[in-house]
Amino acid sequence: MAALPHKNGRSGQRATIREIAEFAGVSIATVSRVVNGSGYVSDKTRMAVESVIREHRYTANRSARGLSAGRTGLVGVTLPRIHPSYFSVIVAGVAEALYELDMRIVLAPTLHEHDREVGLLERLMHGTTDGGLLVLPEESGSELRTLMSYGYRFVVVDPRMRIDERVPTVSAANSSGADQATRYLLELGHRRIAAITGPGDMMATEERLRGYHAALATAGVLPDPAIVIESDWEVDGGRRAGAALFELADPPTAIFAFNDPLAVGAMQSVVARGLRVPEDVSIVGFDDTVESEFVTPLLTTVRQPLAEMGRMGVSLLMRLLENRSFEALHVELATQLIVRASTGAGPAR
Amino acid sequence: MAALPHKNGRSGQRATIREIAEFAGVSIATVSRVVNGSGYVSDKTRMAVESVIREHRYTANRSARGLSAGRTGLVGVTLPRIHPSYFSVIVAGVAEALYELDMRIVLAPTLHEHDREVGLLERLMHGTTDGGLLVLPEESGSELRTLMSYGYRFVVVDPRMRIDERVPTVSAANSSGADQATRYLLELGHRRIAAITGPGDMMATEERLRGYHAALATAGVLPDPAIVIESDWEVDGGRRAGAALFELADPPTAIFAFNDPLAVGAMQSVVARGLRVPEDVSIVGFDDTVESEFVTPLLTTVRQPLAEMGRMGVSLLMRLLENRSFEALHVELATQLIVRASTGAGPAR
DNA sequence: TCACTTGCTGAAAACGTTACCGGGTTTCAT
DNA sequence: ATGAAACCCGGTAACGTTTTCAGCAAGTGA
Repeated sequence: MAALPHKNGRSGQRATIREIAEFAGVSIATVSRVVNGSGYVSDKTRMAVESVIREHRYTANRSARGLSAGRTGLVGVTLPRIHPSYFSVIVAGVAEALYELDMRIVLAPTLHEHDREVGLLERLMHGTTDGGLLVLPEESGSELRTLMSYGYRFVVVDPRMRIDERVPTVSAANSSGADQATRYLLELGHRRIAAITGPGDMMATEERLRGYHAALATAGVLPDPAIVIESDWEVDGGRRAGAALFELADPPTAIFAFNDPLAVGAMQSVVARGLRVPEDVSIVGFDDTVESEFVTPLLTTVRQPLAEMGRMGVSLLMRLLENRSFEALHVELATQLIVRASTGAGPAR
Repeated sequence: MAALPHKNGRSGQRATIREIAEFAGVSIATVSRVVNGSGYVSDKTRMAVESVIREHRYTANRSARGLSAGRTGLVGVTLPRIHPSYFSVIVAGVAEALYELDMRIVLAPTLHEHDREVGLLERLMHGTTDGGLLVLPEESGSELRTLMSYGYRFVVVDPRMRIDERVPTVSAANSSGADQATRYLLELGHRRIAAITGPGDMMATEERLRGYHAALATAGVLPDPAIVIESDWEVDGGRRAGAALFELADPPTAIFAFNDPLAVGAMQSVVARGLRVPEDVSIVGFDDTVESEFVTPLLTTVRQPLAEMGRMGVSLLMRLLENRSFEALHVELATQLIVRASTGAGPAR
């Protein structure tokens, strides 16, 4: 009778499905059906089983379930090294949404540059996760293609580059956000509005630039390439860009920075030059990360619904995991202009 | 021969230990030994097996391993809602350290206030994780006691309250960091140094206060309770505290805020009052989160080695998981004063 | 009454791995 | 030469689930 346990039975072991079945006087199959809500179970036995489950605080062992059913209840989320504050808001949204589905996040750091090819795969797949939510610093298409070829199900949140049509994505409405911001500056009376962009090959840059141009065009303002400066998303880049702008013979009266760190950098260089924000120069950022509330004056910025993006990513992924007949979805979530103190009326005409 | 697969064999299925064994012409037991580096295997067969493993990119199925060996290779990390930027640095350190051990993070959000009692337990234990790294917004001892009583192995990183001696903890050297900061202000010639603290019942407040007092005492400066204001770690609290300090008949010439948001808030209120930083008032923060680089002037602050704390937490946890004979360890990591632009010479005597 | 369906339940195979057991084969000191 | 010890490796139970399949009881239509 006494089975040979092949590992030391530590205390604190929890109830198994077999014990629950025994206590409830049913078979383990029935318990499984109750737990998963699958198949036929009479109300009477269901209630009996549920009561035993509650009493013993039983929850299914995830490893066993993963092994048997092929689904682990775990979702892999890549953790990019950069932009940590930005990132954690997305993750919070993801965690929240998954929690309600009784699933968990497994973090897969993308640390070293070149182990990714193999690494991403091994980390995310093979009995570890059911699917992935990828928040990548920059996509390299080949890894994504490999993942796809293995049939791995994943969603890219906040894509940086343009990627395969068939990959579902969630992003912010970049161009309309940029349009909003620019339009607001125009309404304040600014006509000479500079832009500090991210790297030109990135999607966010491209789309925000489109919104910026669209707003200018609508207002009948001719864009001046001299006051559109490409940078690198970092504070320091913002400082340099800001400095460069005020070297010009005809400096701008407003700056639209394509993310918050750039805006902060620009603001610092403006202040360093002895100019005042917003009296002399108005500044608008993009993202609404925590930084925007830490800066003086408080930064007017375009809020990306980051947590929402995480939640939406989860719901796309779930659709992917359930129906395998999916149409590749690309969701864009609306942005919102948050007016704070770094913007003011343009120059009197 | 053809077994009945009880689930649809999706493409992209990966090699199993049985296939590797077959290709290598050995038993699965031997493959397991090679993979885990346990037991005796001759160099010859080891190399042969390893080559097959490489060729097929085999990695053990984590669910199966978890089920069989009782260890899942997953570590639960609680995800507090607040202080996301602060937190993600710790997690990055944890992820990095775990990655090298071929382990992964499972995020367990502590979302709802009152499901914790049951929630934490169910989320972290029961075949899901081997151990936990807890970064809690505030500890409630009862949950920790329950976890301990179940024999769950965990480490608390950056403990907020004083907790059971037997729980290993990793924290920053709060009092010596506060001592450093205060001493630095004293060296600059400041004598009237205010403190804006966190809630009085928290460990960080208590310890930083001790360092602050120690430094003052060493310099022969009598502490004045009137310029020690208790607050709540938030920017807004810093603003209020700063405002209050300059209502005083004899306002301070320097402020030591017990975290960066408080420092930022204080700085904002000082500026709002028409005073200059650091010419009129010097300000020092604590934490060195990203915010300190986003503020003008750049904030002088005490750096907590957050990523290091995460890594150290992992190494304590590993010790816990291996030898079960552990002495409860309490590690304190050194802090470092980062001098930036928000501090300057004190008033001429 | 009989065949058939529907609702419900249990037995048992399978998932992929680890660790124990035991049977060999060397190596080594005496 | 010989017994003991170390080394090597295969067979297999066990981990806790899910899912298929078969079976039974009760209801249904002819």
